[in-house]
Parts: sequence; structure tokens; C-alpha cells
Amino acid sequence: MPKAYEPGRAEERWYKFWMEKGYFTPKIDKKKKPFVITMPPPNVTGELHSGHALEMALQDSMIRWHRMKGEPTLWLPGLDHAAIAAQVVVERQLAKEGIDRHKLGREKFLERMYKWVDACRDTITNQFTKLGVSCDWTRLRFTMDEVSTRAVRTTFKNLYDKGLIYRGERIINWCPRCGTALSDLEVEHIDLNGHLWYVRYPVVGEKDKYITVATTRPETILGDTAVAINPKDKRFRGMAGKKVVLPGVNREIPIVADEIVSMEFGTGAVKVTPAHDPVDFEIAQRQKLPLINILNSDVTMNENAGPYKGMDRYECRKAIIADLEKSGQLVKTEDYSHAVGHCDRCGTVVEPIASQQWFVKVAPLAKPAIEVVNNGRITILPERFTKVYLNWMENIRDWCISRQLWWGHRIPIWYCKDCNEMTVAIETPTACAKCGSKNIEQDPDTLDTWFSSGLWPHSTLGWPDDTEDLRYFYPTSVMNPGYEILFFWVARMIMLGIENTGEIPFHTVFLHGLIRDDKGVKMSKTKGNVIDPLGIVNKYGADATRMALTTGTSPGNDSRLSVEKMEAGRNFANKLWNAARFVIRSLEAGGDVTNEIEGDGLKTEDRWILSRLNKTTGEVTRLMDEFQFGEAQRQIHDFIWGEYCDWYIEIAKIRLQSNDTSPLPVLVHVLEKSLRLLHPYMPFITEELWQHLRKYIKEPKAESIMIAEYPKADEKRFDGKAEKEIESVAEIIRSIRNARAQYKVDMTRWIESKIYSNQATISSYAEAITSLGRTRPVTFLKGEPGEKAGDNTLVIPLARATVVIPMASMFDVEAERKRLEKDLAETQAEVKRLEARLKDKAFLTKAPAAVVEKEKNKLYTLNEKLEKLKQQQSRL
RNA sequence: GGGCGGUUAGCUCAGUUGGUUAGAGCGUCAGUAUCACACACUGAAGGUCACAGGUUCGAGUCCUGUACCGCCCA
Repeated sequence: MPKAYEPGRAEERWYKFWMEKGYFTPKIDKKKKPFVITMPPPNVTGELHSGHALEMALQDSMIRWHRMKGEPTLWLPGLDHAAIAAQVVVERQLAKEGIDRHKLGREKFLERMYKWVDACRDTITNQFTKLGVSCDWTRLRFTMDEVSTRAVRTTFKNLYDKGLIYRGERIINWCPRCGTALSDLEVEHIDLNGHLWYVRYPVVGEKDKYITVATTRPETILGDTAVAINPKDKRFRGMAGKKVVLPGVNREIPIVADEIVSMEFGTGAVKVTPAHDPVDFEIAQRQKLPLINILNSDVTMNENAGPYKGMDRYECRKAIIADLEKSGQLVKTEDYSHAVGHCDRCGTVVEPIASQQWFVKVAPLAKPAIEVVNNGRITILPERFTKVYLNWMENIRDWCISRQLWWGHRIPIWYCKDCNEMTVAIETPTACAKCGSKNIEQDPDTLDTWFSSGLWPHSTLGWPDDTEDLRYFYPTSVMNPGYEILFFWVARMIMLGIENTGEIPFHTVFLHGLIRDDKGVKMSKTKGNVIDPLGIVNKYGADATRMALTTGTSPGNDSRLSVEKMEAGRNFANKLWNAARFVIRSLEAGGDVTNEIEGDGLKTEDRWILSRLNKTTGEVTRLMDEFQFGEAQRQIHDFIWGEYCDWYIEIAKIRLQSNDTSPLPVLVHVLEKSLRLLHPYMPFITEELWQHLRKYIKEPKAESIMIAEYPKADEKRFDGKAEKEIESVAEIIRSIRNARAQYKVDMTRWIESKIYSNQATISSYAEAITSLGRTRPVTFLKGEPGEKAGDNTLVIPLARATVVIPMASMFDVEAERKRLEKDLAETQAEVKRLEARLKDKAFLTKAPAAVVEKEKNKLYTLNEKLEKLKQQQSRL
């Protein structure tokens, strides 16, 4: 075995081995309850990032753990077509070639998309294997494959037939760059410093009478169809029903009274632009006001903008302000900070526009989805997100699902050109359902990508068909996405899962946090701070990468990824490697030994490590049951490094060096069990080492660690007495080492010690204390020491013992006294010299300040040294 | 505006029914080529657990308030 662990080769070999053995595919066993995770499908937008790597590490840990527990375990992988995000990627490629999708045409464009998907699938699956994920590749799914398409259409039709999907004109968020409508969730509100412009509209027929409104978007004046005031507002008594003239387009619009108008905002009178503002849209509905859309889809002004037609929205804003200023209608301008909607994908400022779109009426679907969380059928972890979920669900608004994109599931609606009726169908129809005309055309739009991913847990198992997979594996066990898609995805999966199957999609939602860079900044391609997980895997190994991502984190909290963490992971792997190397080497020399432990003949240190192993196992299992994987890993790490390596191996060496092979079964037993304990987190190195150990392993008899039973705590091995005793011994050894370091005793020198204790058994650790403390002779005495500190001895009181070390054994007291005296005299002389110098007025006034400062500092440190020397002298 | 989270060693973070002297990794300092490991070993230094009150025999942990940072929703 090489001196340091080399991850690369081992990883490739074992992944291949696991694949060949088919371990990743579960065997359906109706007598057993399966454990199922549907993988959140990565987007086909390119490559994996560290967030995916974290997700994979967490899920693979859960999956491997449950598989080792003997449960039929399914981890179902897949990819998401990621409608808008993927379309943007390919459109960028096209742009580089100097073409666009319109030039290419819809069909050719989709061909390009599929080609891209194929490439992406290869990249992503390859990246997954590098991380060691043990998902069932035979069930790999894609949100646009045949079954998914059928699931999407079936769902659409069902909801449409129930009246839960409708087409209507509503205010949607329009992204001019992406050229599509967005749902409310896809809009990011950013506070921007803008202005509030106060504009006066002249009242019709009343000379010099005006009503002043305030707006942050003056260009929308052109689309105003009313001015609204609060009916309780005394300032505008008698104004309702009158008319004002719009600047720019000189249209007459009414003044209406509406309760929703805030009397505090601006002047108390607000302009109403129903086609470009959600609140105004509602007012218009109530007041029966017309809608005037002033924007083209590229957000230039349309014919309704009169003289401003053709201008870009911001150009128009400038022009209007200038014109208002000229006409004296601009009353004042205030600085004003307000939230402006931006496209989640591309960052462009979105425009609220009234538009014909498809919507899901969500409230009826939300009701049962709220219920299942409230009654505990679905648990959301960390628990605090339950409130976030419920709060959103209880105030849910209709979901705009149509997108003006080409890439995605096309809306399964066909319009008849003859009778104008709509046909909704699962199988592509050839004729209008109403009149039978063949003159039908499918809706050109596609569905929001979340509409199909919302079906993911059941569609991947075969729904709408009644498949064996669906019957056996559904509802799934755990869903483990990032908290940022709680609304986007989790909420919709719960709603659509219940709607389609009558069952919850999963029992537990276990949310993870974001991976940030070492400075705590969210990783993004534009910031250039993304860490490529494959780069880390190549440099530090997959196990170290996984460890770096998941240790020292707590559920649902963001974490930082840094070089230090990756190094820590690699170092731990190497530590484990070398401990195993030592054990294997000892085994090779030790004859016929297995990991089976004989009942008697165990020494206290053996019983101690077995007790610690089993307690750790119990603790780790408890933590994993509670989804505290970071803490579980820390416990395994601390046990292996801090107890097994630092103490047990060191103490065992004493017996091994005198050719006593009795610790060998314990060494291999504890190592073997620790490897199994660790396997879900560090699958490769544990397999590699386990295979090295296999000929010494009597139980379990598996051909791979990944299907060997996960360790269970054996309470019979708990041994509080042994733990106390070894703790006591360790404390004694530490105190002696401490004294050696404090007095700078040379490594090669043996020092004498007397150990006073009422624990009779301590004396049986003479060898351990001798060799680990490098102390000889060691005498064991009962009771309290007669020596007092200062009698040329060091007296160290401990919890259950007192250690006494004669100074003379650590160093030659006489020589040391002489050395101290000499040093003391020299230091004192130097101090005197410096003090005199610093009193010298000539020096103080003439020497440069820096020099004086330097001398002062020197004096200070010398005085400190003097103190220390005096202390040392008094102790001799 | 509403809600949630964070504030613990120089840095990054654990600390889950309130219970010895608050832990880890990294970093720092001192020492070590000891025959598993220098990706290591040994030892040390380093904390008013944001602040102010309260409950309790006992609070990093529970309650109230304040400040700052971050996130979500409107």
C-alpha cells in the first residue's frame, strides 16, 4: 500500500465495480418498505456546480445508509429541460454563429435544443459518477421524455376540465429580453433609487384647476384611463365624476373614487394605468375602466402612445418629463427608492403588462397541500420553513403558466379556425372536438418549466400509467432540494402530486442551504467565483470533496466552500488510509486473525475503544435519523482520529511491539466497523480499505462494503468503567507531556514520575504511561503526595490522581541554575544600559523618534524576559 | 411594511428536551524526522457565547427588548 492515499484510481475502479454488480438498482420486495429519493433534476444548462455537488453528497449519504440498512433503496436520477434557462443558453450559441431562432425556424431550433440536451446529459451524468453517486441509472428520466409529456398533458387536461386552468387577460410580468411572460416567482424585486414625479392634470372645464398625481414611471401616463382618489379623502371632496385631460395624448379620463387608494402616498390622488399595473388593473375591473396597452413586446411605445410611438420605454420617459416641464405640468421631482421587478434569469427590468395568458387557479389545489403539512403527513425540515411554506400557500395567487418560448412542453390546446373553439387533448388531435374541422392549430406557447417538474415524483415512476414502480415506490421518502425552490418546486410538487395521485409525493422535505465561496458570496458565473466540483474531485478526491461540502454544516444553513475545508477532507482520508495501512501491516505479521472478538481476555483499553465505538455508533445513528448529517460526520471523524488513531493504536503498539498479537482482533474490528459507519459519506476510500481488509473480516460477509450491513450500537459493549479508567490514564500522560513541553525537555530524555492515586488499576498502565509520556522510572503510590511544589519537584494535581515530577529528572538543576544566573545578570545589565539611555535628554531630543521607540520596545521585552527568568529561578 | 435566519476563539463553523471547566477544523506560537501518517505527531496561547433586562438552584441554550448583518414575501 502506498504511503499516501491516491483517490483517482480507486474511485474509477470501485464505481465501475458497483455499476457492474448492479447495486444501484433496487430489488422490489413487497414485504419491505422501500426508501426512495427522487433526485432534483439538474437543468440542462451546461455543467454541475457546487450546489449540485452538495445535494448529491447529502442524498447519496442517505441512500447509501438506507441501502446498507437492507431497505430496497431507489434513488431516481433525471434532468430538467429548464425551459427558459436552456433556451437562453442555446440562443447564445446561435448568436455566436450569427443566427437566431427565428431564422432557424421552430423545428430546426428544437433539433438544436435536443442535440444540446444530449451533450448535456453526457456531461452531467459523467460528473455525477465522479462524485460517487449511487443512483439508479437504469431509471434515468428527463422532463421532456415521452412519459413526462403524457403526464404533463394529462394533468393539463384534468385541470382544464375541472376549470382550474383558464385563459384570460391579466397583468403578467413581461421580460422584454426573454420575450416571454413570467410567473410572479420569476421576478426579483430590487430596491432602486429612482424618482417620484408629481404631475398635474388639468380638470376639464374648470380653468386653472388641477389634480396632481405622483408616479415613478411617467411614461405610463400615456396609458392612464382614470385618476383615482379615496372616497374618504376630504381634500378631493366633490372631485369624483369630473374629468381631467391627460398630458401628451390629450385624452379625457374620469376621476373615480376607490377605497384601495392610500391617502398617505404622494398627493392622495393616483393615476390609474390598468394595462401596466396590477393594482390599477383591479381598480379598472371594479370601476369598469378600459385597458390601454401602450407597449410593444420589445417595450418600445406602440400606437397608443401618440407622438411617442416607436420610442424605447426609457427614452419615452425622458421625453415625457421634458415635455411636462415645458408645459409647466411637472410640479416637482423627489428622490424615491422603490422596488423594481427584474427578470430572475437575465436581470432585465420587467414590465407589468395586461396580456392573454394561461393560468392555474391555485387556491383549490393549495388547500389539501396546506392540510398535509399541517397534519404532519409531510414534514418540512428544518422546521422553520414550515411557516414560510404555509404563509405562502395561504396567500397564494394564480399561476401564469404560459411562456412565449419554443423550448418546453407545448400547451395541449388546439384552436379551431372554423368554429373558434378550443380542443384540449392528451393525444395530439387531428380535428376540432366541437365541429370536427381539420383546420386546427396548436397554441404556439409552451408551459412554465415548473409545471412539468411539479409532476416529477410521480411522473418519473410512470404516472399516468399504473405501474409497478408507482405502486411500490410512491409516495417517496425524502425530497432534498435547496430552500430557494421551496415555492417554485416543493409547493407545486405537493399540490400536483396530491391532485394527480391522491397521495402526498414524499414524506419529508429536507431543505439544504446554498454553497457560497470562501468569502460568503453567492457563487455566480458573472462574479467568476464558481468552484467547479470536478476540479476539486480531481485535486482532492471525491470523498474529500463530499466531506468538505457537508461537514460542519447544519441543516438548511448556507455554508462556505474553501480550500481549507477540502484540505481537511483530504487529510482525513489520508489519516484513515494510514491507520488502515498500519493495521493491515500488523495483521500480515500477526497470523490467523479476524475481526471476531473473543469474549474474555480483553484488556481495559480494548473494552474502552469498543465502548467508544458502540456509543459513537448509537450517537451517529440517532443523528442521522434526525437528518443531522454534518454532526454525524463530525462524530465519526472525531472517533476515528481522536480516539482510535491518537490513543487506541498508540496504546496497542505497546503489546504489538512485544509480539503480543492480542490487540489485532480489536484493531481490525473497530476499523472495519468504522469504515462501514463512514461509508455513506466517504464511499470510495472506505470500499478500497474494506476490500483490503476483507480476508480478515468474518462478518459481515458481503462482497462490497456498500451492501454490508450498517453498524448497530451494541449496548453490551458499553463500559463506563473502562472509559473512566482510560480517561484517567490519558490525563496522566497528558500532564507529563505538558510538563515536558513546558520545561523544554529534550525528546530523548527520560523523566522520572511518581503517580499518586487511589485507583489500584492505574498501575497496570505502567507501560502505556512510560512509553507515551516518555517517563522512566514510574512509581505508583497510594494516597496524597508528601512533596510540596517548590521542593525541586513539580506537583500536578489531576481529577483522579496527582503526578509528581522531580525537577532534577527533567534537567540538571545545578547547571540550569547557573545558566539562569548568567542570563539574568546579562539581561539586568542590558536593562540598566537601556534605562540610562532612555533617561538621557540628549538621546531623547536628538535621536529620531523611530529609534527612541525601538529602544523603548526593547526595554519592554527585556523586562518581560527578566520577570520570566526570575520566576524560573524561584521554581528551582 | 410583514416574516425568517444569523451574531460563539484570529478565520470558518458545531453546540436539538437548560446541567461539570463552551468544542472542532484552519490559522498562530513552541517543539518533533518517533519504525501508519509532516496531508503527521506533541504541547500551548486564544472566548464578558452581539448588547440590555427577565425566568431558574443553574442560561450560549428559554422569555422580552435593542443593535447590526443576511434572506424571503409584499
